[in-house]
Amino acid sequence: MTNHNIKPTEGEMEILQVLWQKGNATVREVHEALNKKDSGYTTTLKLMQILHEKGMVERDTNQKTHIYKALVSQDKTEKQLVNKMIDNVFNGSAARLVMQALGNHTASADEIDEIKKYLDSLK
Amino acid sequence: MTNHNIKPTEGEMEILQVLWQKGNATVREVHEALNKKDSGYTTTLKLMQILHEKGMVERDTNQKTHIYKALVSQDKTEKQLVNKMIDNVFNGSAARLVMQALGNHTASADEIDEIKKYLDSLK
DNA sequence: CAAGTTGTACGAATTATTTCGTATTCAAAT
DNA sequence: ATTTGAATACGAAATAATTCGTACAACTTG
Repeated sequence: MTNHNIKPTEGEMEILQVLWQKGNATVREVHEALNKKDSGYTTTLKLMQILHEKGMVERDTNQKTHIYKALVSQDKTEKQLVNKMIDNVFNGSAARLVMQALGNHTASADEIDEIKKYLDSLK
Repeated sequence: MTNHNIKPTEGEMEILQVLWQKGNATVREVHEALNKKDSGYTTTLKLMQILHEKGMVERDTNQKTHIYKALVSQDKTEKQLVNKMIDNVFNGSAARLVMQALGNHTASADEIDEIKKYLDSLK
């Protein structure tokens, strides 16, 4: 399978999120979207260069200001991280993770309905 | 609130899992439960000492061989990690995490039923 | 009791990740 | 044309996390 060992670090994830959301973006756009007060522009730049080295993003260098775009799929990356958490934290039980996620008052009634529909569709 | 900033590292989590599962354990028991072929006994020891420094475990040092026990609650720690993932990876949507976790063939039909019951109980 | 085994302590090396400083290039504006 | 501003490149410092080496203390057993 392609895209096998994707393991973005936390900093890399933040950037990927912005790229997934925007489709493509310059370093400055990403940096401002993140508006980290605790780290500078060149830090964001460096991380994006590392993502490029690792093959997780591509960039158009035709213009002076490069334009970046995620190469790894959001879905695959999310699945990978979730699976890792299921293994590492919940001893392989997806159900335990789900319940922990929902027993949190973070899920609204609407969200719960949505999930139930989804569960029905799985059968 | 107590137990506020629990942020075990990955290595620390592995150890905590064993402690939660066993109730209490010696370093050797933990080390063997993990059976890591890539790191030695003193590594496990060191991590457990760090967990102790950080106040996440307690230990009985009456005997030569110390006996460790988790001080942080499994439930709280799991919630913390899940919430962090919901924020970092799923833009605050618990529902998105749940669906990602379930769209994986990792959940059996039984698990799905269990989750549905759980959802009903939330209403 | 001497030798070997099992344990803790803990500094230090290693590795991973993030952050920054500085050089340089390019383009726009004066 | 010169200055200024915004961009990339990239080594290296700073920080975090893991792993190990080694000293030493406490049992075990021959």
